[in-house]
Parts: sequence; structure tokens; C-alpha cells
Amino acid sequence: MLQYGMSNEQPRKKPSSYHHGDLKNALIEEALKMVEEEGLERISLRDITKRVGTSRSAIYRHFDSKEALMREVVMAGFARLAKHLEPALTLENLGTVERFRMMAERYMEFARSYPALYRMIFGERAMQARESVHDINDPMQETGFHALKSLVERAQNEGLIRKEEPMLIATVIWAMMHGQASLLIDGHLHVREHFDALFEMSFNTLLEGLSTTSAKVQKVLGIL
Amino acid sequence: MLQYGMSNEQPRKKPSSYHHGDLKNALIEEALKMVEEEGLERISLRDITKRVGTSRSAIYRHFDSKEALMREVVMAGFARLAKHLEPALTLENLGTVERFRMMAERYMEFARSYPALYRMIFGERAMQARESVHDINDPMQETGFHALKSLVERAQNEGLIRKEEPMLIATVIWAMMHGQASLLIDGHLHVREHFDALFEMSFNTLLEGLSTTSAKVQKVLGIL
DNA sequence: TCCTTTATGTTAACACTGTTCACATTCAGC
DNA sequence: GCTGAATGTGAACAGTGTTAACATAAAGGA
Repeated sequence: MLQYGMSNEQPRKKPSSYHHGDLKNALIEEALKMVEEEGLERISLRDITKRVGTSRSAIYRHFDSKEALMREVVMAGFARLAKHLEPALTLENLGTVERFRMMAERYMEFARSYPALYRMIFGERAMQARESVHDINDPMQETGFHALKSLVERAQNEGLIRKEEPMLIATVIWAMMHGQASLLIDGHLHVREHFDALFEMSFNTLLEGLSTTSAKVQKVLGIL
Repeated sequence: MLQYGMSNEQPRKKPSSYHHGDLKNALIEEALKMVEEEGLERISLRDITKRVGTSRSAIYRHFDSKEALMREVVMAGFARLAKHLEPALTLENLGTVERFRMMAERYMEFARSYPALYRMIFGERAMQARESVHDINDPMQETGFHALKSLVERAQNEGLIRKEEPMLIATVIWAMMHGQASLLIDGHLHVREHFDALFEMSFNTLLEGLSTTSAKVQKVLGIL
């Protein structure tokens, strides 16, 4: 699985006009570009192969179907998202709340920068292998979501967030951000021009709504 | 505009084997059914007409294109959602918080009951008329969202929710619910089996996070 | 080195799709 | 009852994903 990232030793063996050398990755890469350029619906295998420079049916030497190709594009898309979120996790000298904020900001930034790709990787999950035993194949498991869950646990240990099931809390946060991103890029927001204000409010709502009782008491006592 | 609901005076004029009488609405209705049965992608004009009993090209006497037909299906879908949410607004003897809760519950119920339709009406908005001057054609404007905004204003007057821009607050609430619904029906939730707990937590997070400072003070004082 | 096996790419055809055209039928109004 | 408009039909078109038979190149043992 996931060979397309592992063959970096010999990227393209020989550019003989007949054999491409690394057609599989070239197809994924080209499809990835085209998804963003044309949109998921308007993408055709013939256009992909035309741009890569092979015949239409060459695809079927590397993928069982269009769906299979798109499945790999989704994988690659997840990898891009993970890379985009990385700074929020690896950057040093950041408080937990700052990390949360940076992660949320970069998540939204990704959705706005690559709306078609975002739509695709979080779209209806008929494409992805459903029967994977324990969702191990789910790329979000070991990248974004896992990181978010870890952040939640850290915040809980610091007394910032309620000590309920971290999985559940992480999902609540994710749902808020995903909802916001989806509504925005799909054109359903009535407040598009005030998007920063919307982000601010939703972020604070999460922080407030998930904070511990003791944190609230402390805050209120400060006000009184 | 929106004629498809207005011709209730004469539903089907004459079922003469040649002229259908009310083909336009029959097509919309059939398409609506098929979206849920087969999914948006796997739906074809030929199948629709086959089930309605006319020739394939008859569609083009009533719609400019498949997209135009689907646009009307979206409209009909919004109408269904509005009807599904109605009780939360019209039912008497309900407190504001109870109304919020009922609205959220019924919203989620709709998404779970008609996932393909929900996905369609809140999907990428290339189909809907973008150039409508002031989003007047947006069906969500005068149904669900407008109702939600009114509820927010009422809650503000009752001192339950912060007195910030109601439009913004309503959007935050909507984003949370839409995110949850989308992740669920698109198969991205790791906590599917604990969905009720997720709903509970997100609803409370919103209520807590959006509540007024004075409400918090009162609550904290009660605890102390 | 040759020769066979495997991997990869090509061409032609298939069934299916949305759409259009010329034509047929029915309806509505004078 | 006639005429023009509305509505439905059948055949054809280009575009799609997919397949099968064939062509070329690479790999590996004799």
C-alpha cells in the first residue's frame, strides 16, 4: 500500500518514448492538479492521459478503475493536508491554546486554498476501502485527527478542557471546523465577507464551551 | 419561479397516453426519489424518464439541461427540510432552549434519514443561480436559516446568549450541526456508535460557549 | 548472448451518458 | 374547426469509462 511515495529511489527510470518509467505517480500527480483546476466532476481519464502524454487505456495497467485512481488521489490529498498542518504540531515554544489556534487556522487555510481537493477528501466515502478491518487505512487516523486528539489530551492535563472522552471532544472541534469550511467553500455562507469574525467566534465558542468548570470559576471570580 | 409547488389546482390534467399532463413535476418527484435510492452520481436522465414512462428527450421540453432539473430537485429538497424542521418553530409551550434542541435534533434526523438528499442540497453550489441579486433565491434564507436567526434573537432577549451579531451566532450553530451531519453521513466519524453522546456534547458546547457572562456568573455562584 | 516471461503502452471497439434535431401528436384560443 | 403553440418521440451526435487483442520494452535465467 501507498507505494506511490516509496519509490523515490528511482523517480523515473528511463524516459524512453514508449515506457514512461513512473506513469503511476505521474497520473496521480496530474489528477491531483486537475481536480483543483477543473473540479472533481469535470475531470476525465482521457484529459488526464492527454496531459501526461500516454494513451487513454494505459491507466488500466496501474489502476483497476477511475475510482481506484481517485482513491489514491484522496490519499495524496490527505498527505498534503497533514503536511499543511504540521507546523502547528512541530513548532516549538507554543502554548497549547496557540497550537489549537494555529491548527484551526491552517486547516481553514487549506480548505480555502484547495477547495476542490478538500471537498474530495472529505466527500462521500464510497470510494475508500470500507472493509478495512479497523480503519487502519484511514489516512486521517494517523495524521490530523490523531494529532488533534493528542492536543486535546494535553489541554486536559493542563486543566484547560473538561476531562471527558478526548475522542469525543476532538470530534466536536473537528465538526465545527469542517462545517465552517464546507459551508464556506460550497458557497452557503451569508457572512462570507465577515469570515474572520466567524472564525474568531467559533474558535472562542469551542474554547469556552469545552473549558473546565474550575477554569470558568476562576474567570468569573476575576470579573467579580 | 418555484412553480412546481403552485400548480396544485390541477395536478394532472389528462392522462392521455401521449401527453402526460404534469410531466415537469413528475420528473422532479421521480428524480428526488432516485437521488435517495441510487445516490446523486449514479442517477441518469434515461433512468428517470424510463421510470416516469416518457422518452429520454422529453425532459428538454421542461428543463434546459440535467443541471437545471437537479437545481429544481434541490429546491424541492430544501422545502422538505423546512417542513421537517417546522415543528420546532410552530409547536407551542416550548422554551427557547427546548426549541433550539428540537431544531438541532430534527436537523440531524433529516440528514440521517435522507443522506443523499442532504448531501445534494448542501453540496457544491455550482448548480444554483449564483447571480441572483441578493440571494433572494436562496431557499435556506427564508426557511431554516432565517428561523434559526430568529431563535437566536429571542434567546438573546431572554439573556441566554451573548448579544453579538445574530447572523454570526446562527452561522456558528449551523456550522457545528452541518459539520457533524456531514462527517456522519459521509462516513468520516470514528465515534459513529456514540453519536448520541457526540450530539449531546456539541449541543452543550454551543450553549455554554455562547452563553452570556452574567448567565455564567449566576451558574458559578450557584456552584460555590 | 539469446530467449522466454513479465510488465507496460497502444489501438479499436463497446455500452453508456447528456444533448440536439427533425418530426409527430395534442392542446388552447380564436 | 382551424391554426399556432405546447408537448412528446425517435434517431443521431460527441463524450465518457472500460475491455480485449495486439505491440513494445524490460527482466532474468539458460
